Amino acid sequence: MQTPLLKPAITAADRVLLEIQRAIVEGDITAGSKISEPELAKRFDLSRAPLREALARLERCHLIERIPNAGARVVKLSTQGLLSLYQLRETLEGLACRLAAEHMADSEISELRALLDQHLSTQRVREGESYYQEAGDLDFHYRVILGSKNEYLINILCDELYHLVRMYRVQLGMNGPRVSRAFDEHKAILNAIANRDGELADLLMRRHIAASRRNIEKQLEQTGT
Amino acid sequence: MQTPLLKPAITAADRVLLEIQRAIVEGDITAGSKISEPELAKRFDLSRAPLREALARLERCHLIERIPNAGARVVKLSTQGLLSLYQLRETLEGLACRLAAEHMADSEISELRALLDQHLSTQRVREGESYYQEAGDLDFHYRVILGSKNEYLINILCDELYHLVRMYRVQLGMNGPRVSRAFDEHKAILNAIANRDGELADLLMRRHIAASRRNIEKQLEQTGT
DNA sequence: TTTAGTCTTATTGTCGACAATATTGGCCTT
DNA sequence: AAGGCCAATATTGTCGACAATAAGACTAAA
Repeated sequence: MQTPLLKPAITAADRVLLEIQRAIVEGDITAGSKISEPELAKRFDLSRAPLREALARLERCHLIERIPNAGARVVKLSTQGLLSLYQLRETLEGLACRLAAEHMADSEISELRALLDQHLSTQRVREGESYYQEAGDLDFHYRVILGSKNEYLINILCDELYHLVRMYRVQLGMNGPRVSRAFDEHKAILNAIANRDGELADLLMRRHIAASRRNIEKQLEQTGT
Repeated sequence: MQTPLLKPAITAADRVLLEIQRAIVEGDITAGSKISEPELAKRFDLSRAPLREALARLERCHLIERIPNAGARVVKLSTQGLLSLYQLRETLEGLACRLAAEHMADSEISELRALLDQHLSTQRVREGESYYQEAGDLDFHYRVILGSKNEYLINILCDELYHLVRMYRVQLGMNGPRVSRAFDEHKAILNAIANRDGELADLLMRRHIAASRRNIEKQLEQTGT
């Protein structure tokens, strides 16, 4: 059974939302640039009404910033923003792990274990191809978050912060060599969840994200400044 | 200096948002009821365009739930929802306290202390009047959250979860006798922040919110079931 | 030359109407 | 009589145009 949680973009506003989201995350629309409603409407060939709906949701996930009567700008990436974002992720995904250890069904856990093994093998085949690793990493986190069974937590992490995290990763070029270590950490987290040890799962996830943050920061000070 | 962080509702969509928010929180629009766009548009005497903008933001703060092409319903209160919400608040406001202990300026701390003393005195005068206590309580939490200086955290707690918390409190009739104890707990939290003891502040805030949650649960099982 | 003010221009916010989709009621079939 | 199918209705999604506001250019005065 495929997870039916991602609605397949029924309305036009949904479709254009996905397109713009991708464009912003991948830097196709430059960070910090001003957004022109008429221009985007023409570019995606629809009216301003659904476009504005999409912009409202983009603001919700912190990809753009709007000022009333003034317009919208694509968010600018900053060290401060990255720090704030990962601070929050540490706490929230830690909580997600603790709750997942309580609420995940045994079947979900074994599915997740299968997924990890699968990722490991495909990763061995495609060494260096960071895209798959990235997708796999996000998938793991995604499932744990869903396993928390807390609707608000799921909404915040999967709908609101998810794309911004991806934006930082993509635009800072995170193809780092942290791949194999991340796998081990995922495995350890999963074991804690399987043992219903929420406290340990929480701790391990916080460490895992902190390590990821330090990794990005290192990348940042090499590239930038 | 008054905090200029709440924009004074420039646009029509902003105004109607505030009105509908209040109406939902205070039960003027029944929980679980269906929302009719034409009806609300007529009721507030504006077009559907700004109304839909308002509805989008209401969905963002979990006061309504929308289904594409089907419509929107006011959220229903449930024990499960309350639990999820307070679970999240415990963690998030705990984090806010820890960060506030790091980032709040001394001036902000003394202002907050003054505010607490003021609340205490006015509360002694107006014993039983729960409204002021409620406002004061929210104000304290609000300031601590702002003190965290984490934009994402602030956004989540103040913009997205705040009104839902109020909705639970109002509609479950929270005028409880937890008043004086809450004051003491606030004081203790503030002291920890002033001592720059983030860990303690975190712990105390989590306990504070857990106590508040148990209080509401007790209220709930008296009223409901 | 700088600065203040005004006017032009462009963008956002709002409106009413149309198109597409879901819901409701009635009708027919079994 | 019950259940399913279809039409009628109502509601949502989308469109193009207008109004209100902000940004930018140009002029004029210090």
